[in-house]
Amino acid sequence: MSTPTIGDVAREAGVSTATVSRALSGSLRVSGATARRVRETATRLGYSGNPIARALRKNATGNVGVLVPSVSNPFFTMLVDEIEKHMVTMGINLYLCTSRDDHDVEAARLASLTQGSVDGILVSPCDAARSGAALAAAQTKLPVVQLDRSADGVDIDWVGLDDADAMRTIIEHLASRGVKRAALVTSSARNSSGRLRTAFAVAAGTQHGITLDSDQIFDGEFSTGWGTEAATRLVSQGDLPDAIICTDDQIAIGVMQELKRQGIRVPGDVLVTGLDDVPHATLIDPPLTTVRQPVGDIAATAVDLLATKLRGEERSIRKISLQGTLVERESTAN
Amino acid sequence: MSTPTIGDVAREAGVSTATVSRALSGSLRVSGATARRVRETATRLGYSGNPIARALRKNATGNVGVLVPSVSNPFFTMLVDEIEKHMVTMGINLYLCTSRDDHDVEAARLASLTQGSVDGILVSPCDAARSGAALAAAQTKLPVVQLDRSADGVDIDWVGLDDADAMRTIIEHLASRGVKRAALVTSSARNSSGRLRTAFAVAAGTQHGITLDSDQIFDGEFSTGWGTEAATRLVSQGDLPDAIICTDDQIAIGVMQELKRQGIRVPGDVLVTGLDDVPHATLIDPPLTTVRQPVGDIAATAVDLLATKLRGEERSIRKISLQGTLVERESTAN
DNA sequence: GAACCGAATGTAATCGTTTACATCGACGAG
DNA sequence: CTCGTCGATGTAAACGATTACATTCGGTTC
Repeated sequence: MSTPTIGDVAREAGVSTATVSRALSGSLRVSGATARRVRETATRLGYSGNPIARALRKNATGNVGVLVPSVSNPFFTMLVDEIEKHMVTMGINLYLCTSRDDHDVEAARLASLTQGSVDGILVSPCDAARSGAALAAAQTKLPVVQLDRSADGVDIDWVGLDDADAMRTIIEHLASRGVKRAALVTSSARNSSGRLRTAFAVAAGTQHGITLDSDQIFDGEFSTGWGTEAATRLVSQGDLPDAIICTDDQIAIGVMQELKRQGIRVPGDVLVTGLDDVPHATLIDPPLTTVRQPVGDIAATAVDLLATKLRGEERSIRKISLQGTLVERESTAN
Repeated sequence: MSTPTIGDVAREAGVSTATVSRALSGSLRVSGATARRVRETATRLGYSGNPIARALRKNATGNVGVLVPSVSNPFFTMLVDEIEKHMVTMGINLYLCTSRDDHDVEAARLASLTQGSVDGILVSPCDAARSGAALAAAQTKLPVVQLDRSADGVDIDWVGLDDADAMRTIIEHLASRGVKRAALVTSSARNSSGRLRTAFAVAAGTQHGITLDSDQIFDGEFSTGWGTEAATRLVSQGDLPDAIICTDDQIAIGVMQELKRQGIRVPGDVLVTGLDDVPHATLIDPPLTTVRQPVGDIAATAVDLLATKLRGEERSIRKISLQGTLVERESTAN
């Protein structure tokens, strides 16, 4: 009953379990005739092998874990979608987990994954400072690749957006629109990409003659909620800047909602930019100018990196940054 | 090296593996002293047990699979989030898969899950007509619970929105706004909930004196793309109805985008309603009146149903529909 | 004090695979 | 004719846990 075992197939085909295993894995020398017979009985009985037993014996599950801060953030949704596409073509199953942006949950998930559920892990660490320890521990047991965000002080492969280039692109675009003074709404407390984007925005700003005063930098989190709050504060300071640069689309969307509520026109009174190019960037009014993340490439590269590690090839640690593309929309129209 | 096995702990504590197993599982009679000693050495060695081996022996993995059509649709994202919360508290791991709204992919995923990766499955079948076969097959091997959508012709537990009530609520709301003629934009070709919502909308309409002519029913898919297309067709027919009822927020968002593009004002020229209450329902302009799905309850109930099945309790098949709540926003303001 | 009981622990079978090693012929070389 | 080789297959030992069954031993009971 239930699922047939390799023993059932062996008995039915009149051979030993070893022969069945060899015939089905296709690898080793089995005579053509028996191989055919075994395959035939296997399909006839509906035998497909017990992945658990196989995993125990081979010490490899054929699964990889993907651990992201959240699936409510559309950026991660897109990323996971792309990753899955690649995994499927490689016959790998994807074990998706979320850390809810909490490094304790993240550590627990990593621990559980490394205890044998998966062969390798793709992770976007939620906290640059505090994710490191758990990642390092995981790394000692399994191949790990970081994507999008990264943790400080650990030597682990990483793939993500070229934040410096992205911010420079945005700044140049704004400069070409005649922007002289800008505000920055960001999240750099815990998040590696946020921190980098903030730094690079300021740097590129000074280079292109755009002032980004320190009282015009609003530091919170990557959420629409923080966007509206920051916009409220910014407006209450009076003296609106020429542009508001947001280091993520979610923030930008929140900012634009609040500006609209207060009757401040975009792009008439102030320009707004985001980063990511999530689907709702075109839903809001006006559509948001942003830098599109090379999500497909990030996913492909990360999967590739992990795959080579899974094959056991030792290589030096790689940090790969991929270039985004500016998508000009109405929120920065002249 | 690597992960310590139960044998290592046994040797270190000077007992047999059986005693270690018993001491750690806490269940059977082991003297207090040895139990303490075993637990102590286990934590000292960092022993945590090999889930694969345990799964093989106990014939249970402690994982459940969740299979949804897509994670790009925010409704499913919310649902998965809620499910995960409940699973975590029960010490169950969640194996998330997507069918990409393709019943072949769905069947493949189901097959792979039932081959031993999980103990039970929560699934939202992508195709009412064609998902049934694969579900029935899965059902013979594992407990299965459907949520949100359901497949025709199979006897499998289901939990989801009370579609009849939801549509009635919307119709009543519109009637109270003086609506006499309405259009319906929906997706009933393959999707169970779409089909039900369409039928109930028409039924409730006639009951409350709202005309829903058959040339005012636009049948496509649950996406913003279909929303914009339907709106285009609807407008080109001339003679705008009083309200456009959409059977899902994604459609409604598409409809509203197209209306805005054509300079048709909501709610001034026509009212629009959605269904789900996804996060962007408040992002668009004007915010969308919709029926909020009881996502938390759906998740809790589905998990509970599956849990009792996992415990091996036989019960009659249940179809549980939960009531949504009307959320009035500007898209239907007077 | 023999017989018995039950609590604590050990021994070994088991879950379903894969795979190292053993076996068995057939065949070619000497 | 014998031996070595090699290809096809079988036997059995892993993998790391759980658990049925066996064992031991101190304490009752008559």
